[in-house]
Order: sequence, then C-alpha cells, then structure tokens
Amino acid sequence: MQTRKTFQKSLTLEAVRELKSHPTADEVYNFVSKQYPEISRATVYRNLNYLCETGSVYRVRVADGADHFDYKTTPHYHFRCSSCGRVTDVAMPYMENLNAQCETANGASVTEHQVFFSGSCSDCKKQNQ
Amino acid sequence: MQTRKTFQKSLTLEAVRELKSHPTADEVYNFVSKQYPEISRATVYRNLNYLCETGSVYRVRVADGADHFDYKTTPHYHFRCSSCGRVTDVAMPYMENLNAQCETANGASVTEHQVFFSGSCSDCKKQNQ
DNA sequence: ATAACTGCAAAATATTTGCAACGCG
DNA sequence: CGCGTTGCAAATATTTTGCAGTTAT
Repeated sequence: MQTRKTFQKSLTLEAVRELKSHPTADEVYNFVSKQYPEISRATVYRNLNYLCETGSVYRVRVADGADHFDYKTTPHYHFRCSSCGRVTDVAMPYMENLNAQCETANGASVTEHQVFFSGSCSDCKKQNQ
Repeated sequence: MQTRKTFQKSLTLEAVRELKSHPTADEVYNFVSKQYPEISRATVYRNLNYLCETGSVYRVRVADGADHFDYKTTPHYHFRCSSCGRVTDVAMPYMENLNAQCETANGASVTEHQVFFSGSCSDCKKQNQ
C-alpha cells in the first residue's frame, strides 16, 4: 500500500511538532482545526496513527485516559504530574541494556521499553506549600 | 469517609487474585458475574478503583486501550506481547534508585515509576517461525 | 438510623470504522 | 484514472456518574 502526501497529514505532523507539550489527539485536533476548520477528528486520529507507524512521532502512554504524542522520536523517558497532569521529558540517560535484561529474564524478544514517572512537578510542589 | 465490607468488594478482589493474568476491568467483570450475575459493571469499576487506592491491587497501564489490574502489589515491571496482547511480569530487579535519578534530573518529587517492555513473547516467537 | 454501597441507565471520554465523495500521483 | 485519503456520522470501547433503593455497621 502506497501513501500520499496530503495537506491534512502535514498539518497533523506540524501540530505535534509545534505543540511540543506532548499533546493528546484531541489537543492536536483543536490546534489543527484553528488553521483548517474543515478537518475531521477522524482524519487527525488516522494521521496520528500513520505518523506513529512510520516513526515520525512517538506515542506516549501515561497514566491518564488519552494517549499523548511526542515529536521527539529518540528514546527518552517521561514524567507526569499527578496534580496538573502535565507531561514532561526527563533529562535522564536512556538505559540501553534494559531490553536485553528483560529478554534474559523473560525469554521474549524485546523491541522497546517505556519508563514513566509520576509525582508532583516543581510548580505544583510550590503551590501546595 | 468510612468504608464498608461488601460481598461485591470481596468478589472483585478475589477475581483479580484468582485471574492472576493481569485482567482488564471487563475481564474481572466477566469473571465475577459468572458467580454473581446481578453485579453491575459500574460496581466492578468502582471497586477496582477503591482497591487501587487502598493498595490492594495495582493498576498497570500497558499499550492497549484498557487498564489492567495486578494482584501482586510489590513493585515490578511488565512485558506485553504485541502479537498476542498478553501481559506478563518480568523477573527483573526493581530499580530502587530510579525515582531519585528522575528527581535530580527534573526537580519534581517523584513517587513512583513504571517500566513496560514490548516485543514478541516466547510462544509467539515460535509460531512466527 | 444513617451514610456507604449497589444496580441501572445515561453520560462522558477516547478512538475506530463504513461509506460516498474527493484529489494526489 | 485508480486508489489512497477525507469528512461525516455512526459505532465501538472504556470508564464515570446521577439517582433511587439497599444494606453494613
């Protein structure tokens, strides 16, 4: 199956890149529909799935309902503040050896791992004091 | 707010413990309703949330729609096979120092971390050969 | 007795899909 | 022109909630 370059596809990718804030599909849709109100939510979802498959964006599953999308495709870890819900990157080295460790322990062939942290971000910590 | 011991609550906890296979809420509901058909789906969801809050079961968010529940409450990691969807525990040491590492990198106060691996489990690996 | 809990139905949230029209290559 | 893509609406999936009746303590 071939793929075609469409205006909607480019807009979707641009949105994830410009938002930078690990947007949900809904946030991407809101952003895109400001520039192009005719776009359908379904198209945004379809294009986000497509972009994930081709590796142009990365899907992040943190602990709140919707999936988030990340324009940064090099492997890294995430933190989610349980009071404000914001998702941020963690400036921590990627653990190269972890997949191999899991393979040894499990007998499976491991292709990737995700790590996510939760707690209270520095902003929310201040407010609660 | 006080809590009361109910038949439905016990059944829900027992289901997670007996299923052992990281069931989803729906799977817990199906299991429980075989023994007690009058139970409502909403009650199962409410009780699963309650059991998570009190630490009796653990919520696992792996990369497929629904949340999974784990009777094993000591911290450990998970693997999900992307072809059969099965979720298994990984017999790998828990990294005690990871939260502290994230705190240093992020300035947040980190209360927990989850790690999940994906790939192909040993059964599916065989089948695809 | 009274406040927590339940069952039911409806709502909320998140995502996918069938289909006819559209438009990229 | 052909087939991938879109927009729309409806369907599906997962979870929560309002409410009136039930029950544990």
